[in-house]
Amino acid sequence: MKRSTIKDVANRLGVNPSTVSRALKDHPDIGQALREEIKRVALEMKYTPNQMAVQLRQRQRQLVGLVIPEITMFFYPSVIRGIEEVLEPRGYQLVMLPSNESPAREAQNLKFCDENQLAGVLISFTRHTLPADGVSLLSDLDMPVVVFDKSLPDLPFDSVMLEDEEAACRAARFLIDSGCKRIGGLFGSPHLLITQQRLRGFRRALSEAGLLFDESLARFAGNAAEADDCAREMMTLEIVPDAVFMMSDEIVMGAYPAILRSGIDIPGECSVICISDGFIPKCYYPEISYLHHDGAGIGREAALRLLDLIESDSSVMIPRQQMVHAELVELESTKRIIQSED
Amino acid sequence: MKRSTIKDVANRLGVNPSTVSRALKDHPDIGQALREEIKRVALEMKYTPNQMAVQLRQRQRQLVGLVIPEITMFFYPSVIRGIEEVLEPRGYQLVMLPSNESPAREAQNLKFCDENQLAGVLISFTRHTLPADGVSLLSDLDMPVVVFDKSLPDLPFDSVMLEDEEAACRAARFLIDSGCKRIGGLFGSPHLLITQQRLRGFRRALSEAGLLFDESLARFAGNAAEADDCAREMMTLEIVPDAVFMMSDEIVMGAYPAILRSGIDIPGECSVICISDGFIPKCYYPEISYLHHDGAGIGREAALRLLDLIESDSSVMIPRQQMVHAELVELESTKRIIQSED
DNA sequence: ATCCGTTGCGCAATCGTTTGCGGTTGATAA
DNA sequence: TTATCAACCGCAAACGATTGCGCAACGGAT
Repeated sequence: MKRSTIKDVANRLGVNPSTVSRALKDHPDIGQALREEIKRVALEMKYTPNQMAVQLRQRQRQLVGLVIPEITMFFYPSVIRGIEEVLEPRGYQLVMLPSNESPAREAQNLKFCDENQLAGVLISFTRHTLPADGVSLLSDLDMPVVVFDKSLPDLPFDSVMLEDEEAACRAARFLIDSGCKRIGGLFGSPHLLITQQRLRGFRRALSEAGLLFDESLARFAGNAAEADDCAREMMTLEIVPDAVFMMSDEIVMGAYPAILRSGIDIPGECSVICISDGFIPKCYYPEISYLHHDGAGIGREAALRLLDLIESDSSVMIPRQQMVHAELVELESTKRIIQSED
Repeated sequence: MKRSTIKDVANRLGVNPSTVSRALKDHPDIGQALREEIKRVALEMKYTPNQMAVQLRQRQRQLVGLVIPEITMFFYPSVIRGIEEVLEPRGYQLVMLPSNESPAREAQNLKFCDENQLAGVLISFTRHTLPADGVSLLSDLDMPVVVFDKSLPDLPFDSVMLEDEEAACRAARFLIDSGCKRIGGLFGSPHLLITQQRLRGFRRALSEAGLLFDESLARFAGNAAEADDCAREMMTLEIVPDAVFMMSDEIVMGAYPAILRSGIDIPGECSVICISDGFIPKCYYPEISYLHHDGAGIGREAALRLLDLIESDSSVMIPRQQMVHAELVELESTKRIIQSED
């Protein structure tokens, strides 16, 4: 039971394939009567155009590659939702290309996009990709690209990122403003640009407030399990911190239970704030205050920008680095100092 | 700067495109010297085959459609990891086709798979898909299909599912065996087959133990927020349950904090057990015992089966309903009764 | 009766590869 | 010297659709 092609339909009616093609597209060259007859037969024969042939002619397919370091339950699901929200109404589909944190696989994935002439690529780099490699990979690729979230320093490409430094800074400042003096920080992989920037924002807030940065209070964890260890150590120091900043959901899921388990009262003895997509902070008791790392928003913006690149003449666009704002959401894990008005 | 085609390479060397094609595939018809010369030039010109053309000739592409009701942070990320693990080494890529819980969109997605001649489809149905519709959708589709997780009753297609009823039954039995008598159950959407089966397993365990099923102790929640409400209500009953079964991660994230917040001691006053992918239960304090709903495992099995269908002559295979076993993992939220040996 | 403009459809090239088959070399065996 | 046979490579037809162009038929205007 082979699929019927445009030729089959044409033969059945004794007309030329080109006539069928035009009729199905309502081309004015085809007369009313024949046009309807053709549509009827096409439907009857369950004809649907073979997209591989269509795309070969049109030299482009409505597919967008999504190259991400890993498929985690954090962040990426929302990003994908945001992307789909934009892509679907415009008729594009998403191809998943996880790199499993391997730069080699990442290169393969980009090659796939190239060979398959995808319409464009959305990419978030692995934590091991060197800036130079990233640049050359994307330069070789002759197609629209937007980098999101996990970027590299000074990339000459379009990118959409959270205002990482600013978000971390505001988070720390919030703790400081509410009276905390000894603030711990739990960070992700130190290789990542976002880690570096969040760290920088964190330090900036401290120094602006005249607090000194205590090395023993800043820890780095590659995953939730390591975050658990870090938090546990931090909570058994001689002098425990009076506040902790956590830079991501994954860190939270490892570290927060460890803090709760230590018996320390939150927010009484220790305030907690994090940067998060917004779901996880509400799944704990006490709920955690956070700066909203809006995955869906970033996905949407990245997809919108990519469609612009695809549908305009890509050669004339100049790269734009877009920052997505992080909103502060206050929940139970932080106490606000009522500020006197004057 | 257009991509170079096989013709460009051929012209550059004054040979026929077919010769280039054969040389690059190490066809014995082409002599050593020429073969290497061609490879050298192809590399130099950065020639890579245009897959759209290749696939048009070969009439199949190495793409597998993944049709899922929604992209959530629960379950599907692990499923995707499992699928990728199997597909990637065999050269297949995954196309994401989220249906957003809409049967109409689901039908569109399957049409996409059809028109694009994907190699096969992995599908998990939306909660609103009627059994009859599901059957006709898949029957129209002339391509290998494997249904996973969110299936429909009596589908004449291959499927891979958790042994839902059995898992729920074992979970409840565990609570009963450790002395609990008044057991609450928090379930997901009542339309879903998996909800019905887990509910059935739950009830079976109770009745086998001679306990009566109390309607007021079984609640259904469509999402985490509703689960929060359900749990809160349950914990303010005149007589609170001495154990709670939660059928999924999403339910847990809504309900468990609510229970913790109520001040009830776990597992002292109330034991908790759930069915889970395994990550979430360890993110709480106390950690939650669970029956392992192995997303990656289900993804792997589904992908393996699909490849079998694709690479064998699909017409001869008879549908197979596969059940994936759920392992019990004991953590802190349940206390085990030391059983006397005799 | 001639010219012109529509209308309606077919012809054939094209997208980039693959592949069956046929044809040209040169060497070897008869 | 001639038949035989590898070894090598080119020709052209596919795959299934799209599209510029040509051309017949027909009606109306001159």
